[in-house]
Amino acid sequence: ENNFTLFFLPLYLKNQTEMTNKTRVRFAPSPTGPLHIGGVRTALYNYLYTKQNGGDFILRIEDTDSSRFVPGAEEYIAEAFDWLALPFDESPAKGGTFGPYRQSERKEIYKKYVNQLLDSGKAYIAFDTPEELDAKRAETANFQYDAGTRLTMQNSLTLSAEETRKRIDEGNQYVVRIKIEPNIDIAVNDLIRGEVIINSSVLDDKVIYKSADELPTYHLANVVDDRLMEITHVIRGEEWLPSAPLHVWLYRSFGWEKEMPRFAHLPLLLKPDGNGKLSKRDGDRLGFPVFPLEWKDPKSGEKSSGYRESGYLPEAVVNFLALLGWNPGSEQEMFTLEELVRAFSIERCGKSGAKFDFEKAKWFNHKYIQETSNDVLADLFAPTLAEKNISFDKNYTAKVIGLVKERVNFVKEFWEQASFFFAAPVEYDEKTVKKRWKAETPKQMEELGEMLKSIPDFSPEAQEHAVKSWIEQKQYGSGAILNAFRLALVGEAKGPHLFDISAAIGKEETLKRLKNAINRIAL
RNA sequence: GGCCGAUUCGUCUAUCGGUUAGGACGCAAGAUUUUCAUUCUUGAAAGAGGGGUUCGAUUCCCCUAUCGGCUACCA
Repeated sequence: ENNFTLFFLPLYLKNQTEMTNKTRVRFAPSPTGPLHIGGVRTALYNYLYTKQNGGDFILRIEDTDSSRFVPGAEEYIAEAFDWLALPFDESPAKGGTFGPYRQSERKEIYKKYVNQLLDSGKAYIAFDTPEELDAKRAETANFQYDAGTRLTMQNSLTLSAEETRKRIDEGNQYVVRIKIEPNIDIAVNDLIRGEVIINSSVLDDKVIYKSADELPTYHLANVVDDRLMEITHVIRGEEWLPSAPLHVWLYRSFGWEKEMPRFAHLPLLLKPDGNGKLSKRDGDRLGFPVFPLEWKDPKSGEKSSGYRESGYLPEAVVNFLALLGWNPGSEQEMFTLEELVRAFSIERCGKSGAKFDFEKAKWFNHKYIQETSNDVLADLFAPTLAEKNISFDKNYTAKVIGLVKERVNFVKEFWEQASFFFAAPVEYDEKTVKKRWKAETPKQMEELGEMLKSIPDFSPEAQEHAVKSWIEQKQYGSGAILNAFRLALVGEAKGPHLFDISAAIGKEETLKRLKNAINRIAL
């Protein structure tokens, strides 16, 4: 194996060089529940950016808060991206050369880097308990653990080395805090917002490691992993902007400032009504999903709806999300994933939050349904049919879908638009009956049935021709006949072209429905 | 409270100092349609407020207002 390696060494080195220049981005969710649609957008922008540059798209699970872990959340995330067709190049499931990709499995790595900071005096050990800190915050307004207060607290800066050692050996819990030097302007060069400068004095000595679970906090893990995984661009939500200077400080403390990734902080997705960022509750409150997939809370059993289950096509979700905070600068609105990859640019991302417009999302789905083949739609509709214990062959379902697809926004709406293709009406809409079913109608329908029975060709065209000339010959009103016929077949005043319906359900069923209507509609 | 960010039709947005401020969703009207939809056409609809800079500001600067984010041993 060694020989093998040696033999390929030149190739290996070449790859390494390419590796350093390669764009690498990560999506780093915390497995604390279902993936929010705003998170999906962040991931999408990461994907578009890196793929445009021929780079890698990495999934890293940030599970450094053991207390907030929710079972099934990681699987949910993987399934969601599977559905959206945004594949990761490296992930916990897929692996990769920079693994492990779950932070809880990287404990030893972080310990090494925490010690590095401790040894170089860039961080220190603190023993103050959460209770003590709460008390401190209660008694002092705007209390901050920083250069101004750290010397009044219980930490390795105020305690002797022996005392510090002793406390640790006695099993006292402690944390490691980053030591922020005061009054230094820290610049974050953001690809979207330009240079944002924050004075280090407003930063506090953030906890970067907790002895209780031997895990780092987000900030440390994030910086260490981004460096170790050779991440070149950090594209994340705006909620991270305030802590970006801290991250810059951490890179600096490690001596990694040259290799520091470029930052881009995306504007947030806002509630459609009122203000505030879109949250889990909004979906159920306003009647639309905020999650890509349906989610059932393992603890409460509470269900939250998902785009997939609501009949959205993943392409429509991707297209809609891409345009929420980014625009191509042209008037094009419909984009395939490939087109998005080509057209995307961080420079054209907006700076302000975007309200989620459910109506527009519906419109996108409508457009995508029109562009999706009847066969594919029939497959998507099959579960709904199965649920209702209805079975027809796929060709028939596809044909029906072709007749009604332009009227629906969602796959699930196929049932309300086309149920009469699969089952005869069991009741007749009262208003329509009143309007369209007159005293003479039963007799006319009887005659219509007789006439239709006799025609050899039951195609829509042949029927239409036969019925129209029959109406003319009988001197009937065509509106009266056709509307009553529709009522008999459909049960109400809706649906596609009348003869398309009769032709689809067939002569036998058509005649049966006419008889039913005659017998069952009371004047 | 402190820090940071944002601010063009109801919503998503275009405009990179000079435009009748454009498009899309939604809404309204009309046309098409034997039904209900679809589709098509047309219409209403915007630069938060106040100061500057400039021959000229939606665009650049400042202030105010409003909204948002952050301010944990959560991410």
